[in-house]
Amino acid sequence: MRLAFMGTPDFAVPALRALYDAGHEIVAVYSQPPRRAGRGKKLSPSPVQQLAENLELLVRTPVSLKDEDEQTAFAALDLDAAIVAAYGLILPQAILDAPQMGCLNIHGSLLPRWRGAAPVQRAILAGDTETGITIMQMEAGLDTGPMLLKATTSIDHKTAGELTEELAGTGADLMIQYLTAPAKHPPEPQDDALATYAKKVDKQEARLDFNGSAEQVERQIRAYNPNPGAFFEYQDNRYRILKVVVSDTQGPSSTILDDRLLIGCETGSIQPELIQKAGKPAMALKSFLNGTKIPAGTILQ
RNA sequence: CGCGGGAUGGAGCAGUCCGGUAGCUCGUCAGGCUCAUAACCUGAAGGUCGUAGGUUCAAAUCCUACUCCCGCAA
Repeated sequence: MRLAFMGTPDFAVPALRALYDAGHEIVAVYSQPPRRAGRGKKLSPSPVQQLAENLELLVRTPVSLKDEDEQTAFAALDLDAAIVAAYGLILPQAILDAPQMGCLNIHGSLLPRWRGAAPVQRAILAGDTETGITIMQMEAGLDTGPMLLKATTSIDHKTAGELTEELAGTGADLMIQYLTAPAKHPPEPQDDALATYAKKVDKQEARLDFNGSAEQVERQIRAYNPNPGAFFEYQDNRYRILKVVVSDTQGPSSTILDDRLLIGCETGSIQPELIQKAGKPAMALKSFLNGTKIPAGTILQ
């Protein structure tokens, strides 16, 4: 099919690659413009743009699609469909209507649950046992369009990073599957009554709050791994906890309970397994303890 | 030129300000103890101190340039 691809972060990369490998004609790739990012604030293109350039595809990085010239240019592509995955721009009606089959979205949740920007993180935080991918027909509302195809996966103890990577692959597969035989997957409207909204992750949320159950804290750590990274502060240093195991040991909350960094929660406690001090690479607890001592009895902010 | 931290035996760190014998917590290996062990005791091996220059009688330490890693910020 004659397609445009619209996506920005790593989540969208497998889909673009799959479409390309499946032999679809990708006449344009839309991605968010390069941003100043990382140390030194260097201008760096998005992961999707990088892949698109490697594949020598036409890349467009408009700041907005509300511009009429952009819409005209998009319509001129004469598309069968536009495939959208975590693009990050609102698609005006004129864009949605331009391709013959409209715009198809790969969304990282089982709609109508977790519409919005951070479905994977919200599903983990909420303690959902499973999540998945929904392929949907886009309409003006945010992730409200009719569903075409779904796949479910268990969350287990996966981190947001791991789950996102897995779902990205699943999403790519599902989209290929759909495009192979669209007629086999009739649209099914979402039940708005069941909808929940997955609001964007705020960096401040990632500050660890030990005034909850150990399970809640553990979810927080998984949801914010790898970004932005759940952390606590101790003596002006920031410590990011990337992985923990939950323990039944009970003790005062926000307090270090032993010399192995066991941290008391309101109920239960957590034992870090992978931890990172600001300026240092992430390391296993054992290595961390060889170099950094945080004595038992310390109360964490 | 956005701000900042860092590079020292296999791992994690101290030592650098104030130049003068390479140190700590582990790991590894050997031996001992033990019914036994990731425990304990004794001993040993293992280091171009990121790279390249410079200063000096003498540089991990001071000066200059460079490489790589990371936190913040975006």
